[in-house]
Amino acid sequence: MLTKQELEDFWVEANKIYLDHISIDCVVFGFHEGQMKVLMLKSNNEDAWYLPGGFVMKQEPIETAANRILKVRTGIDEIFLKQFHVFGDPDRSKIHNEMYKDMLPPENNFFGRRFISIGYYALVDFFNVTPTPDAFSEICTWRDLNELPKFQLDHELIFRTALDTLRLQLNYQPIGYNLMPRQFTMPELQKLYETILDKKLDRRNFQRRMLGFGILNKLSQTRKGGAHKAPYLYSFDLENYQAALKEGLKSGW
Amino acid sequence: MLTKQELEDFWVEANKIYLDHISIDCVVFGFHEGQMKVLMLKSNNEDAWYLPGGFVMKQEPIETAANRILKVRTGIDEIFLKQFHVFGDPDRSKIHNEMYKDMLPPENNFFGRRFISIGYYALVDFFNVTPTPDAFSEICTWRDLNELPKFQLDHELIFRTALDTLRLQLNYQPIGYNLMPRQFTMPELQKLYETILDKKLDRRNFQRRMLGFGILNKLSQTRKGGAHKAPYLYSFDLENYQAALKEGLKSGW
DNA sequence: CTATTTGGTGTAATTGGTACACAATTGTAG
DNA sequence: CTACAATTGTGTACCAATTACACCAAATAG
Repeated sequence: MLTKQELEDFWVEANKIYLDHISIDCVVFGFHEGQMKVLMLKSNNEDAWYLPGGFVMKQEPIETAANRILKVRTGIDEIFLKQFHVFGDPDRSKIHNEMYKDMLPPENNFFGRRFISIGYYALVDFFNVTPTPDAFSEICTWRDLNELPKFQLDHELIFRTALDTLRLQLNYQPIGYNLMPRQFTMPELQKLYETILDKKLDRRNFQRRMLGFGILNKLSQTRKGGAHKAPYLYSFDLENYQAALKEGLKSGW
Repeated sequence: MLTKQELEDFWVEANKIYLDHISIDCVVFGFHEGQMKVLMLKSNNEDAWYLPGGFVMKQEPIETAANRILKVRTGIDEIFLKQFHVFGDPDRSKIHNEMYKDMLPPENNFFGRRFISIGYYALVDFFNVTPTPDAFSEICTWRDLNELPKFQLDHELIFRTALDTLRLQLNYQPIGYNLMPRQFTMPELQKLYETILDKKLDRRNFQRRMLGFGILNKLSQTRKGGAHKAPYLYSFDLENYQAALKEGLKSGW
């Protein structure tokens, strides 16, 4: 929660440059040590966690806004971003509104208003991200999907919807280029799918299917390091990957 | 194009009740005589066609807004509506903005501003709809997908995106309850699919697949009227249909 | 050098999808 | 009332995709 002075300062700036009552919230997925992670922020002086978000500048395309917001939170550019839903319940930010209600007169209170939020989900390479808190947060960090904290506002719904969308997209979009390091093994890629889907997959069938998509290059090197046979390394065939992103993986009807 | 007086009147009202720079555009699909139709409006005194749309009231959920907008344009309530994309390019309504630019001072000009538009697509029963023009249009009518007029603004993009989304959804959602009359024959349902997909399907395989979904009731009556064997009538099993809407038709991974 | 662990690979069975043809019913034209 | 034209109802054989499943190979730890 901001002090009155902080709020006033923020508001003066915000009202000048941002569109009213429109926000963007991002669900940033990363993958590390076999765990699916989501980037979250913890409010100052409160045990309330929320998703990275921000506002749209008056003459800024919304895609650009989403990219800009994430650039500041993660340090990375050119993030894989996908719009997935708009959250437009007038009460969705009620708690927030109440909190700030009396701090400024209503017509001046950027936060006293309803916000319609455009949800984006992002897939990023865990190691490239430098989580950076914003003005309202003391912590910005990765949280494991298995041990999520309490969410502020409707951010749990936003997160859930993003995850459901991601799972659905897995059926007709290649995934992984943005979540895996440049080189990876088949078991590592399988672990990614298993983690997203929260479900075990068959090793052999997974491999066959993946190779069938034609978006992988098998490298001649292997990754040593465990007390077992060294798995081959793969990289994505970017050209085919992009094509598959456009065309989709299955034809359907 | 509105006169200055009309614009001023509209603005006074609009500014009081609607959220700024947020709009809703709807792609309403109907099906009639084996043709896919989309509901469109023609601007007063211009050969410019656009999609039914409107604005969000200050304390109104966006779903409700979309329903309200369509209720006025079609006369029907409880429409099957699905949010599919947000169009947020700052230049998307440029032509519109220019047109109205000099008619009112910028801070008062509801239409001089950028609009971020939330796209919904709707599936409706053609016969229940009473197309009704709005204040800016002289005609509101069904247009055939095969002979679409020139679109205003970015409404062609909105329409295209809706159609692509619908085609994709066909793969994992049942469809037809909102587009077909209460009772229909299998060939009629097939025609719907063929029209949406713009593609011929095999009669026997289509039937097997549809019946396999378990969302149809075969009725004992047949529909006579052609110089040929009378096809059986079917109706949707609403309970299973709703379940399929929720669960999806195919499991994927 | 042996045990343990995990990766690599192929095949058979099942399921699902596609292609395809003939008999039945209705209406119409003679 | 009969023959014909149009379209529906239905089943089967083939191919493709998915699933289930087991043995051998390589790396490390001891």
